[in-house]
Amino acid sequence: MDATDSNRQRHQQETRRTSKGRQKIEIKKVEKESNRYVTFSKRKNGLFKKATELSTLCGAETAVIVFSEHQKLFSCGQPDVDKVLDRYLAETERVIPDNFPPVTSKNIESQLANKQEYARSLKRLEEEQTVAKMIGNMNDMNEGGFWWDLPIDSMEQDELEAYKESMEQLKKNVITRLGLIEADNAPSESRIVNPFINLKEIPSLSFNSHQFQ
Amino acid sequence: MDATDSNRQRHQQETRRTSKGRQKIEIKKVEKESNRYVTFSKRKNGLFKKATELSTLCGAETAVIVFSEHQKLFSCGQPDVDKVLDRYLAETERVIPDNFPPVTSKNIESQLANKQEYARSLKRLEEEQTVAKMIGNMNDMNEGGFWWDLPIDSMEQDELEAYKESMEQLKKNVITRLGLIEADNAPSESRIVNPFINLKEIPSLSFNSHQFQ
DNA sequence: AACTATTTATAAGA
DNA sequence: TTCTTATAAATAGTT
Repeated sequence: MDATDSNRQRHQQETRRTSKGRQKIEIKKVEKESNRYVTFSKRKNGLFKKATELSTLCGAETAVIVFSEHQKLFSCGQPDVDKVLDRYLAETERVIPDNFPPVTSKNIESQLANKQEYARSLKRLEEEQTVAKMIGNMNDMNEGGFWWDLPIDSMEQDELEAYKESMEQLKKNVITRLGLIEADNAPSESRIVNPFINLKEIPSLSFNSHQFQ
Repeated sequence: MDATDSNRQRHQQETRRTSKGRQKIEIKKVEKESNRYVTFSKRKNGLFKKATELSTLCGAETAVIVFSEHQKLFSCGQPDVDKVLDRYLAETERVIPDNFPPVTSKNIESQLANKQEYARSLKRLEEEQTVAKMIGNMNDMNEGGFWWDLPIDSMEQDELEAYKESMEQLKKNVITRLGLIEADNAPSESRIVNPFINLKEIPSLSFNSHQFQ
């Protein structure tokens, strides 16, 4: 460090006034695009560093999410963005009311309206087995592709949208459900929807056997 | 400012060396509780300020969420925490980004490394069929409960944690796979793990037929 | 990416 | 919490 410092000082003497140094700036949009990009990058890193330090120094949990002006996503979290987000959401929007009745039934049959529906669902099982096939196959794919590559590859844009919708619904459901159980709290109206119903409306997600050939 | 400055200078001359000034600190948990609280408050404010400045200077959208060590929630967002969060969730759950390069292969076999793996995966299919059965049944359940009620109701707390872990892993996998975001605090190596393998390790999620009676 | 000169943030003390 | 002060840390402008 001493060597570095004296090197710096010598350099400073040899080439003086080499920089105007940091200048005060107004906190308003940086007009020059190239400067704005550099500022964004520097300050984003600074922000993430600060957040991490806050966590370390004070035992806090933090999540920082940044969208650049071109909508590129950056994030940083301790211990994990999604964990903190889940906590935030649980705290902010409790979907299940406090007095939500627990489901007591322990098996499917008892939850089915009647035996007829049960029979129909068993028939449907044959169609759904291709889903299981897909899952089973994907478990063996460690290179060259993953299970989610397949169904999605053949999807068009609006199919993707529907799929995305289903995935979002699935996650919301799980979070909601987990929040309910962990906190024993339940909110007004449960917007819980079975995402698989949506999935089935998407042709490319039907996993008909012709897709295996 | 001038008046303030000269006041400061006069004060400095009157009472010299009144402060040690800012001292360098290690970035590790502040041991003394009172100091930790002060540090938390100061740095939290600093963090929020930095985030706001980043938004203003660079036209970025930001959300910062902080839980204190006592779980008190603080947040700061531009234009609004929830708006940014919605975008984050939509983005990270959008399994496939708009410009994702389409994969041409249209069937599983072509993506499997070889026929042997394919055969092995077919064997595994038998285990997975119970999952399909579950799905098939659940599609017929519109009242009295939903498919996720069953596995989760019978889960103990640590099973729930494992399940949640699997869901989070699933999400991470997809995000990582797509290279959608730059995860700064990605714990060194973010390996892609098949979440279904984890699910299978959870007894309550095995969907064994005895659960059907 | 580096390099300073400066501004800004903040640790310590009151 | 809030203020002050000395100093550490971040960063604007330049190369």
